[in-house]
Amino acid sequence: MAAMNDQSSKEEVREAIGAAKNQKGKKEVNRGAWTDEEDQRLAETIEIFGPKKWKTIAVKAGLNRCGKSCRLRWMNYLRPNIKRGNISDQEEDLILRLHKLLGNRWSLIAGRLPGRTDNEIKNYWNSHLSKKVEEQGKNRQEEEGHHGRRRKRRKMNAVEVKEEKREEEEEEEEEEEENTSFAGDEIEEERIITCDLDDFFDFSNEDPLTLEWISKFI
DNA sequence: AAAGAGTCCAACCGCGACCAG
DNA sequence: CCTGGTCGCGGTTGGACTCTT
Repeated sequence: MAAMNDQSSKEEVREAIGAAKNQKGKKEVNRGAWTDEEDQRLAETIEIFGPKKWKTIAVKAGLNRCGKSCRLRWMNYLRPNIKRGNISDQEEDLILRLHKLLGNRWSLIAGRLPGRTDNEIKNYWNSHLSKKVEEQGKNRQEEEGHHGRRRKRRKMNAVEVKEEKREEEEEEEEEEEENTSFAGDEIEEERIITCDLDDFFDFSNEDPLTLEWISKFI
């Protein structure tokens, strides 16, 4: 992967910086950028012990890292089927909608986006989407006066459709739960993202049905 | 070409939840 | 019930990279 090559050269630099920092540091624990060797050791150890008991893994891998650091590295970088960069429009839209629904609960949002990590989504939000949302908010305020009546009509339709959708989604919900937890199946993922999300996450109506669904979702 | 500003992202930190003893 | 250890989450930071002047 080209991205990975870029990454490794970056990491070489960071590694050096990290090493320099560690020399100064009082604690023995390694900090900063992970080296390829550390990554490899961590991955091997997790293969044996599984991704749990992070403190044990850190020790068993012979890494001078705290368990927390190992967990983070695994979750955000080494875990299989992780997608990096190139967040699609559909994914972006889903993030926006989920954020509207859930707020800054990145792990939950990430759970709906196969292959994406909470950290990546959080970063993406902070660097791209927060501004976008801000601008949209301004625009919406301006347009609010003009389109109020039109939205009201759409809202009524949404309520009718929602009742049907909800039942379907409850079934799908269970299936998705299994699929999204591993993020491996590309085809399945596409299906999840492209399902009728506009209706599914239509927040223009914040009726009791929506709230019911939210609590279920969370 | 150089400097400064802005952006991106990996990693760290602190806190709360959970669990075993 | 209490306590200490561990885990997971969200917020924040720091440094590299990119863009602009």
